[in-house]
Amino acid sequence: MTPDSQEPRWLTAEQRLAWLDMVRVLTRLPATLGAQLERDAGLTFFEYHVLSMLSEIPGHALRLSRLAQLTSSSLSRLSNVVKRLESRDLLRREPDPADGRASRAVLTDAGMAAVEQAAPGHVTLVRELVVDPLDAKQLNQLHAAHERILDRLDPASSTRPEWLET
Amino acid sequence: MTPDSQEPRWLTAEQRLAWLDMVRVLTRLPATLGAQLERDAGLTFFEYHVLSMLSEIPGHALRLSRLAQLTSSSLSRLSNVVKRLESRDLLRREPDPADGRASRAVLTDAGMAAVEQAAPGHVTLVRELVVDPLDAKQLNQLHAAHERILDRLDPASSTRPEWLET
DNA sequence: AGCGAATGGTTCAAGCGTCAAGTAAATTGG
DNA sequence: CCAATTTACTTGACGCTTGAACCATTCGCT
Repeated sequence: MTPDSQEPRWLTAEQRLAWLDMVRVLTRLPATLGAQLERDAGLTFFEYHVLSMLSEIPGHALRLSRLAQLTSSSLSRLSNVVKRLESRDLLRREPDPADGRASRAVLTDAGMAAVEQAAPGHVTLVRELVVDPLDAKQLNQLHAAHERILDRLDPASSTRPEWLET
Repeated sequence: MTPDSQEPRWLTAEQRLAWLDMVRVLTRLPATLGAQLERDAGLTFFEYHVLSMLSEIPGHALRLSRLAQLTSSSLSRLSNVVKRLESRDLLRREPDPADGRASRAVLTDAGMAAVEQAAPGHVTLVRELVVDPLDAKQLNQLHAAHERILDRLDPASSTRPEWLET
């Protein structure tokens, strides 16, 4: 029998350096943003992401399954987090009238207030770490690269909020 | 009293789209790579990263504190992982002769074998998701952007392996 | 020398994420 | 129109990460 997978194409030195730096960004950036949010607002990066999605959607309400797609999380993870956020009164769950199986997460006023309180510090840090060190062209290039990568990671683009137009 | 922080500069629509796509990459890419490694090699992304660092260093040995820097992890996290890897005989700990407080993690033959067994699948996936969808120029641009970001995240560049030359 | 501070590492409890299994409601197909 | 499947979500057990407290060793200062 012939081997069904050849020796893989290893990375060139240049590609390897690029990849290692990407790994460093991948691990340090979420940690840094998370630490700031935790410190200043008592929210996980993921919790903030959830609340922030709701705050930007018209109606401030979303089905859990859709919210899970938008935040790239498993339904199980989201279910746990929503439970915690509900116990803190930052959102509430209500049954979806259109489908008996589904629930909708609805942002409460307190939840909206939490996002509004957390957002400035968060945005400032995102600017400081990512947006401001790059000029407009570089940011576009970064965005283009991410779009390519997402084409592979998520071919159906199902995690893309449709309410955002270019 | 005057407010000590103005309303922050919010992101423009374009910047916001770029940032949201970056967040999607930040969350999905490590998850996808981790799932593949777990499935095919029984290793966490982080465990693989640790073993892989050791496998590339001359001597296959590193002090834990340095290894923690290189892998962007807390010493506590690393200590736990090293303990687990040691119990699997993928590496061993030995006291650092030069400093009574320090330990060195040393890759075992089994650890080396584990990296060599896991690497092909991992590299193939990294290529598929990141390297191959970008042309050489785009990858360079991505790398440049990451370097800028790392300048902010890690000004001292202490997480950069010195044994890698450009 | 010698004392205080800093460094290197470990441990434990608490919290969070994941996976597998479970329930309930809707859809499909015969 | 009923059974099988699929979809939406929840739960529980287990594993990993974090943060604080802890010990031991070494460094910095005088």
